[in-house]
Amino acid sequence: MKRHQVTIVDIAKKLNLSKSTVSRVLTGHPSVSDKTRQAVLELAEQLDYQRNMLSISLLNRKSNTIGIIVPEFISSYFPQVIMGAQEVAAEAGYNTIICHSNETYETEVANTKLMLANQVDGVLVSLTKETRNFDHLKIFERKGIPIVFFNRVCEDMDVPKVMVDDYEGAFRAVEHLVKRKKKRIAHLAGPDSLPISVKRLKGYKAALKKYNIPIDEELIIPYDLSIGKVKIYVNHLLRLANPPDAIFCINDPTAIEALQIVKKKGLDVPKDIAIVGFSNDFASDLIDPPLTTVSQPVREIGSTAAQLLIDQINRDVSEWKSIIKVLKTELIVRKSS
Amino acid sequence: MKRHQVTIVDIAKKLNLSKSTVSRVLTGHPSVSDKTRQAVLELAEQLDYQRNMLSISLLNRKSNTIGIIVPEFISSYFPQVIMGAQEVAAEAGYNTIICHSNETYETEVANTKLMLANQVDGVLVSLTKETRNFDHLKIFERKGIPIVFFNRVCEDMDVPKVMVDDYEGAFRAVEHLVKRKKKRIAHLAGPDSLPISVKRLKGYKAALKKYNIPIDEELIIPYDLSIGKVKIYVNHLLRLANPPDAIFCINDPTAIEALQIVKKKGLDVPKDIAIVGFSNDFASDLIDPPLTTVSQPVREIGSTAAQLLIDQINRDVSEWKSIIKVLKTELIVRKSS
DNA sequence: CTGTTAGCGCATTCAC
DNA sequence: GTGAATGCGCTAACAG
Repeated sequence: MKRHQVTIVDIAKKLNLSKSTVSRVLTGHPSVSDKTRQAVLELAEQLDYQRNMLSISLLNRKSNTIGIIVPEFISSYFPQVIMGAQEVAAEAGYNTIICHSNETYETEVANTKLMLANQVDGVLVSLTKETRNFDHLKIFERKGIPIVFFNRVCEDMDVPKVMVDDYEGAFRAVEHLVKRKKKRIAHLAGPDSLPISVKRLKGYKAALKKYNIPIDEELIIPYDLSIGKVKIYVNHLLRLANPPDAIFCINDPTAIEALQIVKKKGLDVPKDIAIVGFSNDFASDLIDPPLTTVSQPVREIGSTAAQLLIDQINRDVSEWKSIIKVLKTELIVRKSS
Repeated sequence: MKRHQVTIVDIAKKLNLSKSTVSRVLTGHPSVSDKTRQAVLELAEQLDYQRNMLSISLLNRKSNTIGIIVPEFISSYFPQVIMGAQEVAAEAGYNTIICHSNETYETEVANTKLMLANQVDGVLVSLTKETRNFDHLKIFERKGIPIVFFNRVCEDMDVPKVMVDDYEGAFRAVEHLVKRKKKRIAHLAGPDSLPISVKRLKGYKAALKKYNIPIDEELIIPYDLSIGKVKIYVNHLLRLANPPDAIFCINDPTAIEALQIVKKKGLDVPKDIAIVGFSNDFASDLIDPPLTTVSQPVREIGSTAAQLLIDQINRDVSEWKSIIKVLKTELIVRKSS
């Protein structure tokens, strides 16, 4: 249904003014007499007049809207990042369009098109675990629309990125396990496609190396982050001839699932087997025992990403920078280790 | 920075065609020769042409965008509802703008203006706990923009609503506690401003009445849902001369906090004190002991709300209906009771 | 089958 | 201080 709308013309007619005068009032232009200004503002108020941002965006070739594409919406991670980003964006006068890709490449591509069609001034992107081709994202660059990655970044593209020090976070987590006298530390790793998985794996290996613990490939299990598979891998680990006495998990949802499986087997956490996660999800402090994890400054990730994006929007294309911000993580030791 | 854009005119010029012909191809109009169609499509593909939805929206006086306003983004509740809504909306060709009001009336009003300015075709709203004045929402009706409430509905407005049977859910929860031989069942209630609080309270009282348990106003504590206050109220309850042996909490975050406080006091859950929540948050199954709670069909709430909204959008204003859908809850008994 | 014209709502020239 | 004219990108109505 097409709907009727109060426009500048309506106001102009009722007041016997020209559209341009009304427009001047509404845009805060100084050269209008107080009487007309008053009259216009009153009538606008009375008629619930709202400027049509669509037409303004069209006219300015600028929508004052940024897009955010995240892979999922299940964990508390991305909603928090989004909140941080929205705060900064709103402050700078930008609206936000949020899409989640459902961890699917196709959906990500579709979301990308949607953003483009809706004339976003810039996009914040965190990739799906499936994304290996980046053509749909390079279009933004070609069109002069800035893009900033966070968390799941694209290493192929030379644009601003916000990440945390995954290597160091993983290193500290594993080091902590070593200091707890754990000798056989397993790693439930993420898919190789994600740089965060790769970096955390490196941190894991580096920590073992530092303390002269042999790296046993049998204890390193990469998986695709799909819920449900955790059980298979944990069971596999427990059935090894020489089973692990600790598991460092790629993220908290994984760790939480692992912890519950281990408990159900009657094993003691952390005595028989310690468990450490990554990201400090809301839930990690609620389970029993509470999960040791590497916390990320989630909100700050969102806000710095948004800030980088807005800076980029305000720069001319020729002066785009590709700043990479690496934020600090913090090891939070709880009872699970 | 204003940015350049590939337009229909660009394509038309390069191909020595009129804009309208190009437009016809892009809109799938049949009356174009195969040769021109082919040529246009090829060039469009090659130039990464994307239709500018802003101009189309302006032209049609229809943005194919719906707005969703939720009070918060912390619990897993609203993200899930949003996912349900987005699914249906996307299916029907609608984009989504999501805003959270941070449980603040002022932000809600601001979000409302933003939706209006961005010409949404309809809005899905769940109110903040502060909202008592509904003028900002009634504007939508006056402008012919349909609005549908879910969860935190506005009883003043005669529009479609999606809720769950809070009364029955609460009734069953309390009845369950009675059957567990609990005699002094407290209720950590929500603010009176929210109909859901009122209904859950009624369900609570009705259940007690049915089983001839006297209603003790001392055991009913309404609070404003702010995290941190739970501690005060739980401690207060525990210090009563005749303390409760069960607490029915307005929602899961509250129940989880209550449970942790009670445990820290050295009390046994559920033997000394049973705890029941509402909504079946992700976290409720992870804590120890797992929380008994009333589950809501969260995703379905979102999808039905979106469906009602789209139906409304497709109807003429004169034929708007105010359907109220009440979805079923389900009591999920776990170890906390 | 194709081209021409008008106009969605607005801000910004340029006149006076 | 105010009005008239132009155009953002696009589609639809009207011609041929």
